Amino acid sequence: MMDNFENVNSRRTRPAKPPLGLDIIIRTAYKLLSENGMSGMSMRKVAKSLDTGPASLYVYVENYQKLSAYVLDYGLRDVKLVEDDTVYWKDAIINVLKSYFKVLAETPGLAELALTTSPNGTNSMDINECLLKYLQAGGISTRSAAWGIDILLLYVSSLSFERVLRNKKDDDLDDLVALYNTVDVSKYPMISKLKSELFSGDGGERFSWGIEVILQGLLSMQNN
Amino acid sequence: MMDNFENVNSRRTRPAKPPLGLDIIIRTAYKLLSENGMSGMSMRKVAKSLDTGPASLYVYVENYQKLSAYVLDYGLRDVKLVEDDTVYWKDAIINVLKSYFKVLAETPGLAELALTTSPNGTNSMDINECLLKYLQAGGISTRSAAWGIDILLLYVSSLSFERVLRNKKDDDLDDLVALYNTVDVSKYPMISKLKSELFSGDGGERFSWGIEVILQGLLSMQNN
DNA sequence: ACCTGAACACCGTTCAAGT
DNA sequence: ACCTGAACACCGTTCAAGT
Repeated sequence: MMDNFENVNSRRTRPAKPPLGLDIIIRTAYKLLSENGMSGMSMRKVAKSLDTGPASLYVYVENYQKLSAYVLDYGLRDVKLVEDDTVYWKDAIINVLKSYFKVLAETPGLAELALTTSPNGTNSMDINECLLKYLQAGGISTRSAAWGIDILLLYVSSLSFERVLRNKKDDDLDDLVALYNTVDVSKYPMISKLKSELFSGDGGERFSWGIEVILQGLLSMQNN
Repeated sequence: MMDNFENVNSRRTRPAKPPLGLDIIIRTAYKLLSENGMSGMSMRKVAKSLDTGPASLYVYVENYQKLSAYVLDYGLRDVKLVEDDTVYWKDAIINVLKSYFKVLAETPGLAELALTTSPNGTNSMDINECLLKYLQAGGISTRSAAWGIDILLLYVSSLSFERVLRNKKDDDLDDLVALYNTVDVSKYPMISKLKSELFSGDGGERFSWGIEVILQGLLSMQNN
């Protein structure tokens, strides 16, 4: 029954070629992304990985950008949502965002994708729904909640993107540190003074700090 | 004297070829970017535009990413800083960020560059120095100021990137709106309720709202 | 309808040879 | 040291021909 595609007395010489379809294309693209980062995922590589030509993909995916949006959403499937209604709203939000951060930071390329692509699928909708629920539970107004999830997710995405850069060889950041270290004290008094703070924060500390800033800011908008 | 490269009785048939150098490379790349967006700028196109082969650029620029960092900083040269010490600190910050937003939104590709590249140059340092100064003037702590400029610039960059997407044909956003409009009310009660808010905001309104949120949040961290 | 190799019009980067 | 054409190893997307 599983050997539909082989003749009766088959002795496989290579794995059965799976039939093409949107799902398998997304999963294959995600696998390439998570193994080799952003540059590991391309239409051609996905096609090759599925043992076909690049043109075949266009039956199921309009273009590379659309595929990226699907892959991003697929990558977000592991984000753990909080379902417990008795959890304090702030803790719930922090837990969801921590999981979001972890997923982005663990999968090479996913953070970069999150910064430049709008995810297309139900996983991102589940995350939005969950965050909206707890923001409203915290007494944050409709509009603040709607716009607030964007800031929260943006902030966390960029933190994890930075983290990913830091973990690579990262010539760019070295350049930036060098630039800031050779700075003219009289021309840039503030930067000189705060030099260490500008690149400080072990990630965890800065993560919590930023979420707190945004949530406090949202709360303060209640009366506007 | 200017005709060094021509024979004595020259009658130019095409403009004198400018000597190569980092500056002219950056300016040429920026020109291509601002005329044709992100995809209009490439090593090969810059080289062709300078009437040479792509290999020539590598004498002055290590790679494409470094060039991007230079171009981004160069693009920020038009951001108007506030020098007046009598301006209220919040107004100063809002004015600088408004100018930053305008510059990113007006130059195709620059907003996208800002989201994925750390600028390399003095223009971005001037902006940082200026924002740090006014944040401190507002009584915001050293650490909050240092980390706060990142959030502020990130927020404004992403807003202008969204704006740029919206102004293009933008299939992606249409898909997203479609997805949110066909949403199951019982599975996504919050999203259904806030649907209109999620895509609302004429830009200006949302801009001011976000800056206010972040500044209020930063202020509330003073006692931590 | 689905599948595909080949072609088209590009990329960034390096090599080898020039000056 | 600076410059460069050609080559290398790739891209996304479309065409034309197959089933």
